Amino acid sequence: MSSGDLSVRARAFSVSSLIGSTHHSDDESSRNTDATKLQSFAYCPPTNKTDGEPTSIQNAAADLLCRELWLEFHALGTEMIITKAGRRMFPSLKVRLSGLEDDVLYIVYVDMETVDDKRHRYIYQSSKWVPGGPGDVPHQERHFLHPDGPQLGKFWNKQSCVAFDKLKLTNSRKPSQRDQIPLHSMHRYQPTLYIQPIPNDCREALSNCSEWWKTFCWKSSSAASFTFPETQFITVTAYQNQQITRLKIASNPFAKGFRDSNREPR
Amino acid sequence: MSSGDLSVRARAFSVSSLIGSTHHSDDESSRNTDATKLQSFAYCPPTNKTDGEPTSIQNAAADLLCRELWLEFHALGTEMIITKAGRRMFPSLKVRLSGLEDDVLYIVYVDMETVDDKRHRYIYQSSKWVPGGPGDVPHQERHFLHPDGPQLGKFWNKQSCVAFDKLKLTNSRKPSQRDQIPLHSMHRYQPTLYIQPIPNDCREALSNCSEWWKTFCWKSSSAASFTFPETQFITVTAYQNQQITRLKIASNPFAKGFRDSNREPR
DNA sequence: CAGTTAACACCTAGGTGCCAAAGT
DNA sequence: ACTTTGGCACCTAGGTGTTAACTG
Repeated sequence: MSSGDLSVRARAFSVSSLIGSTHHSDDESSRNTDATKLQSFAYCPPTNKTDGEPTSIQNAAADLLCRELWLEFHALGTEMIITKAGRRMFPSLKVRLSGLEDDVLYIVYVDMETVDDKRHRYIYQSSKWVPGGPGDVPHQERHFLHPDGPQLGKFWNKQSCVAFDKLKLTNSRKPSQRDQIPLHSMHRYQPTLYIQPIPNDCREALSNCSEWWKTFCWKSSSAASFTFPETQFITVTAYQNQQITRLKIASNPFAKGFRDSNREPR
Repeated sequence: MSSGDLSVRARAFSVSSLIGSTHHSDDESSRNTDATKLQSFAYCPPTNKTDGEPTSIQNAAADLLCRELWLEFHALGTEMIITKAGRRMFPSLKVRLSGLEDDVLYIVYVDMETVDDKRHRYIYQSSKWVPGGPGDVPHQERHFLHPDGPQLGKFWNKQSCVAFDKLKLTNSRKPSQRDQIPLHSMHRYQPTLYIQPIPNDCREALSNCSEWWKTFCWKSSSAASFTFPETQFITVTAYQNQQITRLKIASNPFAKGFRDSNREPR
C-alpha cells in the first residue's frame, strides 16, 4: 500500500524531469494561458454541408463544447489511445444543438472519417508527426449513434450538452460492442457530427408509438454534417508526444493519480 | 477512517441480533438449501400468449435465469426499493431467448404490470402483506426497452443472457431518464417480458441501413409475452421484512459491506 | 527496434443498506 | 404512526497512464 504510493510519486517525478523545460507549468491553471496563445493557430469554423433539401435540417447548428481544451491538444498534435477492449476519447465530443424543428424526429451520430490514406510516424527529436507508408484500408463501420436518439427536435434543442463520452475507439477488427469504433493505429482521423431527420414515409408508421418508443435509427441521404477541425487526432497504442501525456494527466479526472500535485499537496 | 470501520461492524452485529433466530444462517452457502425447500411452493410455468399470428413469433421461448434466487425472495414476499433517483431491481430480470427467426428484427422489452388495484400494508407481527386501501392510478409508461435491440433473431438466440440490470424503479412522477420506470410505493407489480418483431412494411425501408444502424423501436399488436410469477414484487421506500433485507445483503454484491462475514473474516 | 499487450496502482462513478431526520 | 428522504460508509465496476514483457 504505502510502497505503491511511493512508486507512483517517483514515476510522476521522473516523467516531469524527462519532459524538461517547456512552456507548460505543472498546475492546471496554466492551461488557459496556453489556450489563448493557440487559438489563432488552429481554429477553423465548422463546415455545414446540408446535402439534402428537407426544411427540417436547413437551420440546424452545432457548437463544439470545451473548445479551448481541444485547441490545447490540437496545437500539440492530438493523440487518442486505441485498445482491444476499446478506449474512450479524451477530450470527448460534446456539442450544443440548435435550430432543429421542434416536432421532427432526429438521430445524432458521429463518424470517424479518414483524413488521408497514410500511416504516420512520430519523430521524437522534432516532436512532430510525419507521413510514412500507405495507410490500411478503412473499416466499414465507424459510426457511433447517440444513445438518447431518436428524439424530437425540441428535445435536442433544449439539451445544454449532447455528449459522446461513451464512445470507445478500438483496434480490434470486429468490435463486439455497440459503443466501439474500429480504427487503425497510427492513422489520422476527423470526427464528424451528423444530424439526421427521420424520413416522412416511416414517421407516420410511428404515429401509434408511445413517447418511450420513439427510438430508431435511419440511414438516409438528407443529413446535416458538422466538422470541427480542432478535434482531429492520430491513433496510437501508447502516447508518443510526452506533452500530450502531460496534458491528458492534467485535464482528465480519471488520470488524477498521476498528477504532480499528488506529490506536493499544496 | 478507523472509527467508520467500527461503527459499520457494530451496525451489522445489531442487525443480525434483531433478526434473531430464523432458519437462515448467516453465510451464503445456506441459500441453496432454502431454495430447494421453496421450489415446490412458488413456481408456476410462464404463460406464453402470442396474440398475433405472424410466424416470426410462434416458436419464441424465454427462460428466466437465476430462478432459484427469485424463488427464495418470492417465498418471503419480494420487495423492491423505489427512490426518486431510481433504484435497480435485485434480483434483476435475466432471460435466455430461443426460437426467434434468424433474419427477422426484434425488440425486447419489459413492462411492469399492476397485479391488483390495491395499496398494501406489511404486518410486522405476522411477517405478511395485506391489502389496504384502493390503489393509485397506474402510470402510463412502465416500459423498459432492452438497450441492445432491435437486433436480428439470430443475435438474440445466441445470447446466453439477455439482462435488464440497467432498469431502474422510481417513485418520481415524470422520470427524466430513459432507464427509469415510474411506480407507486406499496403496490404489487408483475414484470412481463415482450418479444416484438419489426413490422414488414417498415423493414424494407431499413434495407439500406448498415449493421450498426439496425436499431429502432416499434409498437405493434403482434408480440409474444412471457410472465414469470416468481418475479412478482411489492414496491417499498424502505424494506419492511427483515428477512428480505437479509437475503438482499447476502446475495447482492453491492451490499457486501453489510455482511456479517465482514465482522468475522473466517 | 518500433509497436502492441497485460497486469498494476490509483482514481471516478455509482450501487448497497443504514440511520437519523423530515414529511404526511 | 407510518412513510419518505438525504447523508453516510462500504462496496463494485471501470476509466487512467505506467511499466515490463511480448510481438513481428
